[in-house]
Amino acid sequence: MIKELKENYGFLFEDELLNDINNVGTFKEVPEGFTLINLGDYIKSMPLLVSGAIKILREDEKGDELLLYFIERGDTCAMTLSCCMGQKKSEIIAIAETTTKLIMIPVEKMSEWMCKYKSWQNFILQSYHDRMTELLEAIDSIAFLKMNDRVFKYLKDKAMVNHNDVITVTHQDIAFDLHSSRVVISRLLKTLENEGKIELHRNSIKILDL
Amino acid sequence: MIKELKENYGFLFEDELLNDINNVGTFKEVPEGFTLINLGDYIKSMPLLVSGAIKILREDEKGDELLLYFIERGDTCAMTLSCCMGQKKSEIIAIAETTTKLIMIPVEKMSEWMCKYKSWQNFILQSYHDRMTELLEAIDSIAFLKMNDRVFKYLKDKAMVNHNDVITVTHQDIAFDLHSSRVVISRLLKTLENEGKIELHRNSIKILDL
DNA sequence: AAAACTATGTAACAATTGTTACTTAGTGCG
DNA sequence: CGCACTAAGTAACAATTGTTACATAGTTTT
Repeated sequence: MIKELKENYGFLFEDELLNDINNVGTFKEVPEGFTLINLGDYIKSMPLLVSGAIKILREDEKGDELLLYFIERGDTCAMTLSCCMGQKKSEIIAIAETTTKLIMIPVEKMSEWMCKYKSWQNFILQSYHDRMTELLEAIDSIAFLKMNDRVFKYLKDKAMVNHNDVITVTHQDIAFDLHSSRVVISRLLKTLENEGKIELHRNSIKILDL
Repeated sequence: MIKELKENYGFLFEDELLNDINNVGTFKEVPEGFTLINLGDYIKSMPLLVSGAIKILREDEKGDELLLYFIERGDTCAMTLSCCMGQKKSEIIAIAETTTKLIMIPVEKMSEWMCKYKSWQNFILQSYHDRMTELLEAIDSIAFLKMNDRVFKYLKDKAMVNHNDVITVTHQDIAFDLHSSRVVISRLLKTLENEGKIELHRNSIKILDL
C-alpha cells in the first residue's frame, strides 16, 4: 500500500476503496515549479494530493494569467474531474507550488467507483463543491477587493499553503499571479510595509500580521 | 407526464428515468423577477429548467452584487447540486430573468439516481462542468476585460437569453449587475451608441451588432 | 396641468491602476 | 574588482473607473 494513502484518505474511504486506489493508482512526486497541467492538455487521469500544494491559474488568449486558488493535501482537482468526463481540454494551468506528492487515478475508475462506493461519490461531489466555492472566492477578490487588499490576501494565502510566514517571491511573480504590473505591486507592497503588515526583502517577504 | 419534460430532457434520459422524474418532481412556474434562491437559503430540491432563463448573482457582505451567468432550459443549477449534498447554505442568488418553468426534484433523489441511471450521472457531472466553465468565463470578463467590453458582452448575453435584440433594462440595472456605477455605465453606453453598436432608449437598449 | 418621480446626459473632479523611464541595490561570475 | 544581470524603488504621467452634483426629459400621480 502506498504509505501516504491511508494516512491522508483513510478517514474518508473504506479499506476496499483504499485497496482499489492502491492497485490502479500510480504514485508521483513533482518538484516546485513543475507544470502539471497546461492549457489545452487532454486529461487522462485525476490526481489525489497527498502532500504539498498546487496553484491553479487561468490564462487568456493574450497569455495574461490570473491565480485562481491553491489546492492542498486531501484535495483533488475538480477541473480535472470535469475535463476527464468528456475528454475535454483543460481550461486551466496547474503548477506545483511546493514539492508535491500525488496519486494518479485513471479516468475510467472515477465514474466506476461513483456507483460502487458511496464515500467516493461523496468525495467527488464534495470536491466539486469545494472548487466551486474557491472559484467564487476568487471572483469576490477580483470583483470586490481593491488591489492592496488583494495583494495582502495573496501573501497570506501563500504563507498558508507554504506553512511559512516568509514567502519566497519577487514583485514580478505577484504581478503575474494577480494580473497587474510590477510597479503597481511594488508601490502597494511598500505601503503595506509602512503600515507594519509585512517586511520586504530581496526575493522574499515576511508576513507579520497573519 | 409533465408535458415539457419529455420534450426538453427526452434526448438525455431513458423513459424509466423520465417516469421517475415525473413521479417525484413538482412543476413550477415563476414570473420575471421572482427570487428563486436567496443568499443563505437552505436548499432542499434541485431545479430542472424547461423554459425561460435564470440569472445567477454573487453578493458580498456589503450587499454589492455581481452577475455570474445565466442558465437556460435544459440546464440545472450546479450550485444547488453542491448545496444539496451537505445541506449547505446557498452562496449565490437566483432570480428569474424571464417567466420560467421548472421541475423541482427532491434532494435525496439526486444521489439515488446517480447510481441507478448512468445518464443521470453524466447529466450531473456535465452540469458541474458547464457551471464551472461559466464561472471561469465570468472570471475572464472581470479580470481581463475593460468595462466597455464587459458592458457590450453583458448586453449581448442578455439579448441571447431573452431571444430579443431589444432588451428592457435601465442603466442602473446594468450598473448593479456589473458592480459599477450608473454614471460610468451611461458614459460607456453613450460611446457604444456613437460607435453604432447599440441604440439607446428610455428603459430599453437595442443591440445592433449581434 | 402641476407636482413628483424616474431615467438619462454631462461636467468636473478624485481615486485607483497602469505605463514609461530611470535609478539604486544586491548577486553571480569572469 | 569590474561587468552583467536581476530585483526593487520611485517619479511623472496616462488611462480607466468612480463620485458628486446638477440639468433635462419622459412618466405617473393627483
